[in-house]
Amino acid sequence: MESYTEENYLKVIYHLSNLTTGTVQTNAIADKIQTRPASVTDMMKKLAEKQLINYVKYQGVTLTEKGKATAVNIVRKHRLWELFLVKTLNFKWDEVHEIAEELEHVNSPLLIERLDEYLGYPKNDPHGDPIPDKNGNFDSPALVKLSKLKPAEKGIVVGVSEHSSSFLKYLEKIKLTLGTAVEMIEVIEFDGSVDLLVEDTRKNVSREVASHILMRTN
Amino acid sequence: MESYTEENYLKVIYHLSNLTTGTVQTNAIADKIQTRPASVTDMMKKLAEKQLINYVKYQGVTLTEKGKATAVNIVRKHRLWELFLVKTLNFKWDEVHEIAEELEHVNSPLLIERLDEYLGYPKNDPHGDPIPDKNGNFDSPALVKLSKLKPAEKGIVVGVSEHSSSFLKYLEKIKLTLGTAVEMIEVIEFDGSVDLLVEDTRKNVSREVASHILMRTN
DNA sequence: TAATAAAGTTAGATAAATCTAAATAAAATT
DNA sequence: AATTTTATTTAGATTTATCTAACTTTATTA
Repeated sequence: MESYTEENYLKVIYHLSNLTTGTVQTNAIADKIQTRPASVTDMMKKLAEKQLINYVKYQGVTLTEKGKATAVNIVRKHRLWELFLVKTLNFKWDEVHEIAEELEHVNSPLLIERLDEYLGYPKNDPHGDPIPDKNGNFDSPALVKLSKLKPAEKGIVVGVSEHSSSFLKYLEKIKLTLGTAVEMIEVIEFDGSVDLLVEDTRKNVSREVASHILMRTN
Repeated sequence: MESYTEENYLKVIYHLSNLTTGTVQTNAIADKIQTRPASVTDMMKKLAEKQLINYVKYQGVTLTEKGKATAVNIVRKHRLWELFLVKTLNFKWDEVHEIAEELEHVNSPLLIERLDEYLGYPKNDPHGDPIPDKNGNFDSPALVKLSKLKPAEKGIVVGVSEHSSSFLKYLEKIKLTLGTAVEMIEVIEFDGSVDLLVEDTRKNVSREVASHILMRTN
Protein backbone atom coordinates (compact mmCIF):
# COMPACT_ATOMS: atom_id res chain seq x y z
CA MET A 1 0.00 0.00 0.00
CA GLU A 2 1.35 3.42 -0.92
CA SER A 3 1.60 6.41 1.40
CA TYR A 4 -0.11 9.72 0.65
CA THR A 5 3.20 11.16 -0.49
CA GLU A 6 3.89 8.25 -2.80
CA GLU A 7 0.40 8.53 -4.27
CA ASN A 8 0.94 12.23 -4.89
CA TYR A 9 4.24 11.61 -6.65
CA LEU A 10 2.71 8.90 -8.85
CA LYS A 11 -0.17 11.17 -9.82
CA VAL A 12 2.15 14.01 -10.78
CA ILE A 13 4.37 11.70 -12.80
CA TYR A 14 1.25 10.41 -14.55
CA HIS A 15 0.07 13.91 -15.47
CA LEU A 16 3.53 14.98 -16.62
CA SER A 17 3.96 11.85 -18.73
CA ASN A 18 0.76 12.79 -20.58
CA LEU A 19 2.26 16.14 -21.54
CA THR A 20 5.55 14.90 -22.93
CA THR A 21 7.09 12.10 -24.92
CA GLY A 22 10.06 10.31 -23.39
CA THR A 23 10.79 10.39 -19.69
CA VAL A 24 9.64 12.71 -16.93
CA GLN A 25 12.41 14.90 -15.51
CA THR A 26 13.31 15.46 -11.87
CA ASN A 27 12.94 19.23 -11.98
CA ALA A 28 9.50 19.03 -13.57
CA ILE A 29 8.28 16.83 -10.71
CA ALA A 30 9.89 19.10 -8.12
CA ASP A 31 8.14 22.13 -9.64
CA LYS A 32 4.72 20.46 -9.58
CA ILE A 33 5.05 19.07 -6.06
CA GLN A 34 6.78 22.24 -4.83
CA THR A 35 9.70 20.50 -3.26
CA ARG A 36 13.45 20.22 -3.86
CA PRO A 37 15.02 18.10 -6.63
CA ALA A 38 16.93 16.17 -3.95
CA SER A 39 13.63 15.10 -2.34
CA VAL A 40 12.39 13.96 -5.72
CA THR A 41 15.52 11.87 -6.30
CA ASP A 42 15.02 10.23 -2.89
CA MET A 43 11.42 9.38 -3.70
CA MET A 44 12.25 8.09 -7.19
CA LYS A 45 14.54 5.50 -5.64
CA LYS A 46 11.77 4.35 -3.31
CA LEU A 47 9.15 4.13 -6.04
CA ALA A 48 11.61 2.19 -8.21
CA GLU A 49 12.20 -0.28 -5.37
CA LYS A 50 8.44 -0.79 -5.24
CA GLN A 51 8.42 -1.34 -9.02
CA LEU A 52 6.06 1.56 -9.56
CA ILE A 53 8.45 3.44 -11.85
CA ASN A 54 11.41 2.77 -14.10
CA TYR A 55 14.30 4.92 -12.96
CA VAL A 56 17.92 5.34 -14.08
CA LYS A 57 19.83 8.22 -12.56
CA TYR A 58 20.02 11.34 -14.79
CA GLN A 59 17.67 9.68 -17.33
CA GLY A 60 14.26 10.69 -15.98
CA VAL A 61 11.46 8.27 -15.06
CA THR A 62 8.54 6.40 -16.61
CA LEU A 63 5.66 4.66 -14.88
CA THR A 64 5.50 0.88 -14.83
CA GLU A 65 2.13 -0.75 -15.63
CA LYS A 66 1.60 -1.17 -11.92
CA GLY A 67 2.51 2.46 -11.27
CA LYS A 68 0.24 3.68 -14.03
CA ALA A 69 -2.67 1.62 -12.69
CA THR A 70 -2.14 3.12 -9.23
CA ALA A 71 -1.96 6.64 -10.63
CA VAL A 72 -5.08 6.21 -12.76
CA ASN A 73 -6.97 5.00 -9.70
CA ILE A 74 -6.00 8.12 -7.76
CA VAL A 75 -7.02 10.33 -10.68
CA ARG A 76 -10.35 8.50 -10.77
CA LYS A 77 -10.90 9.15 -7.07
CA HIS A 78 -9.88 12.80 -7.41
CA ARG A 79 -12.28 13.44 -10.27
CA LEU A 80 -15.21 11.59 -8.73
CA TRP A 81 -14.81 13.63 -5.55
CA GLU A 82 -14.58 16.85 -7.58
CA LEU A 83 -17.84 16.02 -9.33
CA PHE A 84 -19.48 15.16 -6.03
CA LEU A 85 -18.40 18.50 -4.55
CA VAL A 86 -19.83 20.44 -7.49
CA LYS A 87 -22.98 18.40 -8.16
CA THR A 88 -24.06 17.54 -4.64
CA LEU A 89 -22.54 20.16 -2.36
CA ASN A 90 -22.79 23.09 -4.80
CA PHE A 91 -19.14 24.04 -4.90
CA LYS A 92 -17.88 26.01 -7.86
CA TRP A 93 -15.54 24.24 -10.28
CA ASP A 94 -12.64 26.44 -9.16
CA GLU A 95 -13.09 25.59 -5.48
CA VAL A 96 -12.77 21.83 -5.60
CA HIS A 97 -9.22 20.93 -6.53
CA GLU A 98 -7.59 21.38 -3.11
CA ILE A 99 -10.39 19.57 -1.28
CA ALA A 100 -10.24 16.66 -3.73
CA GLU A 101 -6.45 16.54 -3.24
CA GLU A 102 -7.21 15.41 0.33
CA LEU A 103 -10.30 13.26 -0.31
CA GLU A 104 -8.52 11.26 -2.98
CA HIS A 105 -6.32 9.54 -0.38
CA VAL A 106 -9.15 7.89 1.55
CA ASN A 107 -8.39 4.23 1.20
CA SER A 108 -11.73 2.52 0.61
CA PRO A 109 -12.48 0.90 -2.76
CA LEU A 110 -16.11 0.36 -1.76
CA LEU A 111 -16.50 4.06 -0.96
CA ILE A 112 -15.37 5.01 -4.44
CA GLU A 113 -17.63 2.41 -6.03
CA ARG A 114 -20.60 3.78 -4.06
CA LEU A 115 -19.68 7.34 -5.01
CA ASP A 116 -19.41 6.34 -8.69
CA GLU A 117 -22.83 4.66 -8.52
CA TYR A 118 -24.38 7.61 -6.66
CA LEU A 119 -23.09 10.06 -9.27
CA GLY A 120 -24.44 7.90 -12.10
CA TYR A 121 -21.14 6.49 -13.40
CA PRO A 122 -20.05 9.84 -14.89
CA LYS A 123 -17.56 10.02 -17.75
CA ASN A 124 -16.16 13.48 -17.02
CA ASP A 125 -15.36 15.71 -14.08
CA PRO A 126 -16.44 19.36 -13.69
CA HIS A 127 -13.47 20.49 -15.79
CA GLY A 128 -14.26 18.09 -18.61
CA ASP A 129 -11.44 15.71 -17.78
CA PRO A 130 -12.24 12.02 -18.26
CA ILE A 131 -13.02 9.90 -15.20
CA PRO A 132 -11.47 6.42 -15.47
CA ASP A 133 -13.84 3.58 -14.64
CA LYS A 134 -13.07 0.94 -12.01
CA ASN A 135 -10.94 -0.92 -14.54
CA GLY A 136 -8.92 2.17 -15.29
CA ASN A 137 -10.43 2.76 -18.72
CA PHE A 138 -11.67 6.07 -20.05
CA ASP A 139 -12.50 7.83 -23.29
CA SER A 140 -9.93 10.19 -24.69
CA PRO A 141 -11.52 11.83 -27.73
CA ALA A 142 -9.24 14.02 -29.78
CA LEU A 143 -9.64 17.60 -28.59
CA VAL A 144 -8.26 20.78 -30.03
CA LYS A 145 -7.09 23.94 -28.30
CA LEU A 146 -9.24 27.01 -28.85
CA SER A 147 -6.11 28.82 -30.03
CA LYS A 148 -5.86 26.33 -32.90
CA LEU A 149 -9.32 26.85 -34.38
CA LYS A 150 -9.40 28.40 -37.82
CA PRO A 151 -11.62 31.39 -38.73
CA ALA A 152 -15.30 30.35 -39.13
CA GLU A 153 -14.67 27.05 -37.30
CA LYS A 154 -17.14 26.25 -34.53
CA GLY A 155 -16.82 24.10 -31.46
CA ILE A 156 -17.95 23.38 -27.89
CA VAL A 157 -15.83 23.97 -24.80
CA VAL A 158 -15.34 20.51 -23.25
CA GLY A 159 -12.26 20.87 -21.10
CA VAL A 160 -9.36 22.89 -19.74
CA SER A 161 -5.68 22.07 -19.50
CA GLU A 162 -5.08 24.56 -16.73
CA HIS A 163 -6.76 23.96 -13.37
CA SER A 164 -5.64 26.89 -11.27
CA SER A 165 -8.40 28.59 -9.33
CA SER A 166 -7.65 31.99 -10.84
CA PHE A 167 -7.81 30.63 -14.39
CA LEU A 168 -11.12 28.87 -13.78
CA LYS A 169 -12.56 31.99 -12.13
CA TYR A 170 -11.53 34.05 -15.13
CA LEU A 171 -13.20 31.63 -17.54
CA GLU A 172 -16.43 31.98 -15.58
CA LYS A 173 -16.14 35.73 -15.70
CA ILE A 174 -15.80 35.72 -19.47
CA LYS A 175 -18.45 33.00 -19.80
CA LEU A 176 -16.26 30.43 -21.48
CA THR A 177 -17.24 27.46 -19.40
CA LEU A 178 -17.95 23.81 -20.25
CA GLY A 179 -20.67 23.34 -22.82
CA THR A 180 -20.34 26.83 -24.28
CA ALA A 181 -20.61 27.00 -28.09
CA VAL A 182 -17.90 29.12 -29.68
CA GLU A 183 -17.20 30.32 -33.23
CA MET A 184 -13.73 31.51 -34.17
CA ILE A 185 -13.87 34.87 -35.98
CA GLU A 186 -10.23 35.83 -36.32
CA VAL A 187 -6.78 35.13 -34.96
CA ILE A 188 -5.06 38.46 -34.31
CA GLU A 189 -1.66 37.97 -35.86
CA PHE A 190 0.09 40.66 -33.90
CA ASP A 191 -0.40 39.24 -30.43
CA GLY A 192 -1.88 35.84 -31.08
CA SER A 193 -5.13 36.69 -29.30
CA VAL A 194 -8.39 35.42 -30.78
CA ASP A 195 -11.67 37.13 -31.65
CA LEU A 196 -14.63 34.87 -30.90
CA LEU A 197 -18.39 34.78 -31.21
CA VAL A 198 -19.90 33.38 -28.04
CA GLU A 199 -23.70 33.41 -27.73
CA ASP A 200 -24.02 36.29 -30.20
CA THR A 201 -21.38 38.28 -28.38
CA ARG A 202 -18.00 39.24 -29.86
CA LYS A 203 -15.11 38.93 -27.46
CA ASN A 204 -11.32 38.87 -27.50
CA VAL A 205 -9.30 36.32 -25.59
CA SER A 206 -5.52 36.19 -25.21
CA ARG A 207 -3.57 33.38 -26.84
CA GLU A 208 -2.34 32.25 -23.45
CA VAL A 209 -5.89 31.74 -22.23
CA ALA A 210 -7.13 30.24 -25.51
CA SER A 211 -4.35 27.65 -25.51
CA HIS A 212 -5.72 26.17 -22.29
CA ILE A 213 -9.30 25.81 -23.46
CA LEU A 214 -10.10 22.45 -25.07
CA MET A 215 -12.74 22.18 -27.79
CA ARG A 216 -14.66 19.48 -29.55
CA THR A 217 -15.23 20.78 -33.06
CA ASN A 218 -18.26 20.08 -35.22
CA MET B 1 -3.03 23.54 12.68
CA GLU B 2 -2.89 20.04 14.12
CA SER B 3 -1.58 16.96 12.35
CA TYR B 4 -3.73 13.87 11.74
CA THR B 5 -2.03 12.14 14.65
CA GLU B 6 -2.60 15.07 16.98
CA GLU B 7 -6.26 15.20 15.96
CA ASN B 8 -6.64 11.50 16.66
CA TYR B 9 -5.12 11.83 20.11
CA LEU B 10 -7.36 14.79 20.98
CA LYS B 11 -10.43 12.89 19.87
CA VAL B 12 -9.57 9.86 21.94
CA ILE B 13 -8.84 12.00 25.01
CA TYR B 14 -12.21 13.68 24.48
CA HIS B 15 -14.07 10.37 24.33
CA LEU B 16 -12.24 8.98 27.36
CA SER B 17 -12.88 12.13 29.37
CA ASN B 18 -16.60 11.63 28.80
CA LEU B 19 -16.42 8.18 30.38
CA THR B 20 -14.56 9.09 33.53
CA THR B 21 -14.32 11.81 36.13
CA GLY B 22 -10.88 13.23 36.83
CA THR B 23 -8.02 12.88 34.39
CA VAL B 24 -7.45 10.60 31.44
CA GLN B 25 -4.67 8.06 31.96
CA THR B 26 -1.76 7.27 29.67
CA ASN B 27 -2.53 3.56 29.38
CA ALA B 28 -6.16 4.20 28.51
CA ILE B 29 -5.09 6.38 25.59
CA ALA B 30 -2.48 3.85 24.50
CA ASP B 31 -5.11 1.09 24.47
CA LYS B 32 -7.55 3.12 22.38
CA ILE B 33 -4.96 4.31 19.86
CA GLN B 34 -3.21 0.93 19.86
CA THR B 35 0.23 2.28 20.54
CA ARG B 36 2.78 2.17 23.36
CA PRO B 37 2.53 4.23 26.56
CA ALA B 38 5.89 5.82 25.72
CA SER B 39 4.46 7.18 22.46
CA VAL B 40 1.51 8.59 24.37
CA THR B 41 3.80 10.35 26.85
CA ASP B 42 5.71 11.90 23.93
CA MET B 43 2.54 13.18 22.33
CA MET B 44 1.14 14.49 25.63
CA LYS B 45 4.16 16.73 25.94
CA LYS B 46 3.60 18.09 22.46
CA LEU B 47 -0.09 18.71 22.97
CA ALA B 48 0.67 20.44 26.25
CA GLU B 49 3.18 22.71 24.47
CA LYS B 50 0.39 23.64 22.04
CA GLN B 51 -1.92 24.37 25.00
CA LEU B 52 -4.40 21.75 23.86
CA ILE B 53 -4.17 19.72 27.07
CA ASN B 54 -3.19 20.16 30.70
CA TYR B 55 -0.49 17.64 31.53
CA VAL B 56 1.56 16.89 34.62
CA LYS B 57 3.67 13.74 34.53
CA TYR B 58 2.06 10.74 36.28
CA GLN B 59 -1.15 12.75 36.85
CA GLY B 60 -3.06 12.05 33.61
CA VAL B 61 -4.38 14.74 31.27
CA THR B 62 -7.39 16.97 30.74
CA LEU B 63 -8.35 18.95 27.67
CA THR B 64 -8.03 22.72 27.66
CA GLU B 65 -10.95 24.72 26.25
CA LYS B 66 -8.99 25.03 23.02
CA GLY B 67 -8.29 21.30 22.97
CA LYS B 68 -11.89 20.46 23.67
CA ALA B 69 -13.10 22.76 20.89
CA THR B 70 -10.71 21.08 18.46
CA ALA B 71 -11.83 17.62 19.56
CA VAL B 72 -15.53 18.47 19.30
CA ASN B 73 -14.94 19.75 15.77
CA ILE B 74 -13.33 16.48 14.73
CA VAL B 75 -16.20 14.52 16.30
CA ARG B 76 -18.63 16.71 14.39
CA LYS B 77 -16.83 15.95 11.11
CA HIS B 78 -16.65 12.25 11.88
CA ARG B 79 -20.38 11.98 12.62
CA LEU B 80 -21.49 14.08 9.65
CA TRP B 81 -19.43 11.89 7.32
CA GLU B 82 -20.86 8.75 8.94
CA LEU B 83 -24.38 10.01 8.32
CA PHE B 84 -23.52 10.89 4.75
CA LEU B 85 -22.13 7.41 4.15
CA VAL B 86 -25.28 5.76 5.47
CA LYS B 87 -27.91 8.16 4.12
CA THR B 88 -26.47 8.98 0.73
CA LEU B 89 -24.17 6.13 -0.19
CA ASN B 90 -26.20 3.34 1.43
CA PHE B 91 -23.52 2.00 3.76
CA LYS B 92 -24.62 0.01 6.81
CA TRP B 93 -24.12 1.59 10.21
CA ASP B 94 -21.41 -0.93 11.05
CA GLU B 95 -19.37 -0.18 7.91
CA VAL B 96 -18.78 3.51 8.31
CA HIS B 97 -16.50 4.08 11.28
CA GLU B 98 -13.17 3.31 9.60
CA ILE B 99 -13.99 5.34 6.51
CA ALA B 100 -15.09 8.31 8.64
CA GLU B 101 -11.82 7.99 10.59
CA GLU B 102 -10.07 9.04 7.37
CA LEU B 103 -12.63 11.54 6.04
CA GLU B 104 -12.68 13.46 9.32
CA HIS B 105 -9.17 14.80 8.71
CA VAL B 106 -9.98 16.67 5.52
CA ASN B 107 -9.20 20.25 6.37
CA SER B 108 -11.98 22.34 4.84
CA PRO B 109 -14.48 24.16 7.09
CA LEU B 110 -16.62 25.05 4.08
CA LEU B 111 -16.82 21.40 3.08
CA ILE B 112 -18.22 20.45 6.45
CA GLU B 113 -20.67 23.36 6.39
CA ARG B 114 -21.92 22.24 2.96
CA LEU B 115 -22.18 18.65 4.13
CA ASP B 116 -24.14 19.76 7.21
CA GLU B 117 -26.50 21.78 5.02
CA TYR B 118 -26.89 18.96 2.51
CA LEU B 119 -27.78 16.49 5.24
CA GLY B 120 -30.33 18.90 6.71
CA TYR B 121 -28.43 19.98 9.81
CA PRO B 122 -28.87 16.61 11.54
CA LYS B 123 -28.74 16.26 15.30
CA ASN B 124 -27.57 12.66 15.47
CA ASP B 125 -25.37 10.24 13.60
CA PRO B 126 -26.39 6.71 12.50
CA HIS B 127 -25.48 5.34 15.96
CA GLY B 128 -27.61 7.94 17.73
CA ASP B 129 -24.64 9.96 18.93
CA PRO B 130 -25.15 13.74 18.95
CA ILE B 131 -23.61 15.79 16.14
CA PRO B 132 -22.19 19.07 17.44
CA ASP B 133 -23.20 22.14 15.42
CA LYS B 134 -20.68 24.56 13.94
CA ASN B 135 -20.39 26.28 17.29
CA GLY B 136 -19.65 23.01 19.02
CA ASN B 137 -22.99 22.74 20.74
CA PHE B 138 -25.16 19.64 20.91
CA ASP B 139 -27.99 18.13 22.84
CA SER B 140 -27.14 15.59 25.45
CA PRO B 141 -30.43 14.30 26.78
CA ALA B 142 -30.22 11.99 29.75
CA LEU B 143 -30.14 8.45 28.45
CA VAL B 144 -30.33 5.22 30.33
CA LYS B 145 -28.70 1.88 29.63
CA LEU B 146 -31.04 -0.93 28.64
CA SER B 147 -29.55 -2.98 31.47
CA LYS B 148 -30.87 -0.39 33.93
CA LEU B 149 -34.52 -0.48 32.93
CA LYS B 150 -36.92 -1.86 35.53
CA PRO B 151 -39.56 -4.52 34.79
CA ALA B 152 -42.54 -3.10 32.83
CA GLU B 153 -40.53 0.00 31.89
CA LYS B 154 -40.63 0.94 28.21
CA GLY B 155 -38.22 2.89 26.06
CA ILE B 156 -36.82 3.55 22.59
CA VAL B 157 -33.31 2.58 21.46
CA VAL B 158 -31.58 5.89 20.64
CA GLY B 159 -27.89 5.12 20.87
CA VAL B 160 -25.02 2.74 21.54
CA SER B 161 -21.94 3.14 23.64
CA GLU B 162 -20.03 0.49 21.76
CA HIS B 163 -19.18 1.10 18.12
CA SER B 164 -17.32 -2.03 17.08
CA SER B 165 -18.44 -3.51 13.80
CA SER B 166 -19.18 -6.90 15.36
CA PHE B 167 -21.34 -5.36 18.07
CA LEU B 168 -23.36 -3.30 15.59
CA LYS B 169 -23.80 -6.33 13.31
CA TYR B 170 -25.07 -8.35 16.24
CA LEU B 171 -27.62 -5.65 17.16
CA GLU B 172 -28.93 -5.73 13.62
CA LYS B 173 -29.20 -9.49 13.79
CA ILE B 174 -31.29 -9.36 16.95
CA LYS B 175 -33.23 -6.36 15.62
CA LEU B 176 -32.29 -3.94 18.39
CA THR B 177 -31.44 -0.96 16.25
CA LEU B 178 -32.10 2.76 16.58
CA GLY B 179 -35.77 3.62 16.93
CA THR B 180 -36.82 0.21 18.18
CA ALA B 181 -39.41 0.23 20.98
CA VAL B 182 -38.54 -2.07 23.87
CA GLU B 183 -40.31 -3.17 27.05
CA MET B 184 -38.36 -4.67 29.91
CA ILE B 185 -39.96 -7.88 31.16
CA GLU B 186 -37.45 -9.19 33.66
CA VAL B 187 -33.86 -8.94 34.77
CA ILE B 188 -32.50 -12.47 35.27
CA GLU B 189 -30.78 -12.27 38.61
CA PHE B 190 -28.52 -15.25 38.10
CA ASP B 191 -26.56 -13.93 35.07
CA GLY B 192 -27.74 -10.35 34.74
CA SER B 193 -29.25 -10.94 31.31
CA VAL B 194 -32.54 -9.27 30.47
CA ASP B 195 -35.83 -10.56 29.08
CA LEU B 196 -37.41 -8.07 26.69
CA LEU B 197 -40.51 -7.56 24.59
CA VAL B 198 -39.55 -6.19 21.19
CA GLU B 199 -42.29 -5.83 18.58
CA ASP B 200 -44.41 -8.51 20.24
CA THR B 201 -41.44 -10.86 20.43
CA ARG B 202 -39.86 -12.08 23.64
CA LYS B 203 -36.08 -12.20 23.59
CA ASN B 204 -33.19 -12.54 25.99
CA VAL B 205 -30.12 -10.31 25.81
CA SER B 206 -26.94 -10.61 27.87
CA ARG B 207 -26.11 -7.95 30.43
CA GLU B 208 -22.94 -7.12 28.56
CA VAL B 209 -24.89 -6.30 25.42
CA ALA B 210 -27.73 -4.53 27.26
CA SER B 211 -25.27 -2.25 29.04
CA HIS B 212 -24.16 -0.78 25.72
CA ILE B 213 -27.61 0.03 24.41
CA LEU B 214 -28.88 3.51 25.28
CA MET B 215 -32.57 4.19 25.78
CA ARG B 216 -34.85 7.16 26.01
CA THR B 217 -37.61 6.12 28.41
CA ASN B 218 -41.22 7.22 28.23
C1' DT C 1 5.84 -0.66 56.75
C1' DA C 2 8.10 -3.14 53.27
C1' DA C 3 7.92 -5.57 49.13
C1' DT C 4 5.97 -6.20 44.77
C1' DA C 5 3.44 -5.05 40.68
C1' DA C 6 1.73 -1.86 37.51
C1' DA C 7 1.77 2.60 35.44
C1' DG C 8 4.31 6.02 33.41
C1' DT C 9 8.61 8.37 31.78
C1' DT C 10 13.18 8.84 29.74
C1' DA C 11 16.83 7.69 26.56
C1' DG C 12 18.15 6.29 22.40
C1' DA C 13 17.01 3.93 18.05
C1' DT C 14 14.30 3.56 13.59
C1' DA C 15 11.53 5.07 9.54
C1' DA C 16 9.59 8.47 6.38
C1' DA C 17 9.96 12.79 4.25
C1' DT C 18 11.98 16.91 3.87
C1' DC C 19 15.90 20.17 3.74
C1' DT C 20 20.80 22.43 2.49
C1' DA C 21 25.35 22.13 0.75
C1' DA C 22 28.57 19.98 -1.93
C1' DA C 23 29.65 17.04 -5.58
C1' DT C 24 28.80 14.80 -10.09
C1' DA C 25 26.84 14.29 -14.75
C1' DA C 26 24.73 16.13 -18.72
C1' DA C 27 23.63 19.90 -21.67
C1' DA C 28 24.63 24.22 -23.61
C1' DT C 29 27.75 27.67 -25.04
C1' DT C 30 31.95 29.48 -26.74
C1' DA D 1 37.35 20.51 -27.54
C1' DA D 2 37.12 23.21 -23.50
C1' DT D 3 34.48 25.83 -20.46
C1' DT D 4 30.37 27.14 -18.32
C1' DT D 5 25.75 26.39 -16.90
C1' DT D 6 22.08 23.59 -15.50
C1' DA D 7 20.24 19.38 -13.85
C1' DT D 8 20.67 15.82 -10.78
C1' DT D 9 22.58 13.10 -7.07
C1' DT D 10 24.79 12.26 -2.63
C1' DA D 11 25.74 13.12 2.18
C1' DG D 12 24.32 14.53 6.29
C1' DA D 13 20.96 17.16 9.05
C1' DT D 14 16.11 18.00 10.82
C1' DT D 15 11.29 16.93 12.06
C1' DT D 16 7.53 13.89 13.29
C1' DA D 17 5.98 9.66 15.10
C1' DT D 18 6.86 5.35 16.51
C1' DC D 19 9.46 1.68 18.95
C1' DT D 20 12.21 -1.04 22.88
C1' DA D 21 14.67 -1.15 27.07
C1' DA D 22 15.70 0.71 31.26
C1' DC D 23 14.43 3.58 34.89
C1' DT D 24 11.20 6.17 38.11
C1' DT D 25 6.85 6.83 40.40
C1' DT D 26 2.56 5.31 42.10
C1' DA D 27 -0.58 1.81 43.57
C1' DT D 28 -1.43 -2.57 45.51
C1' DT D 29 -0.54 -6.37 48.39
C1' DA D 30 1.23 -8.90 52.22
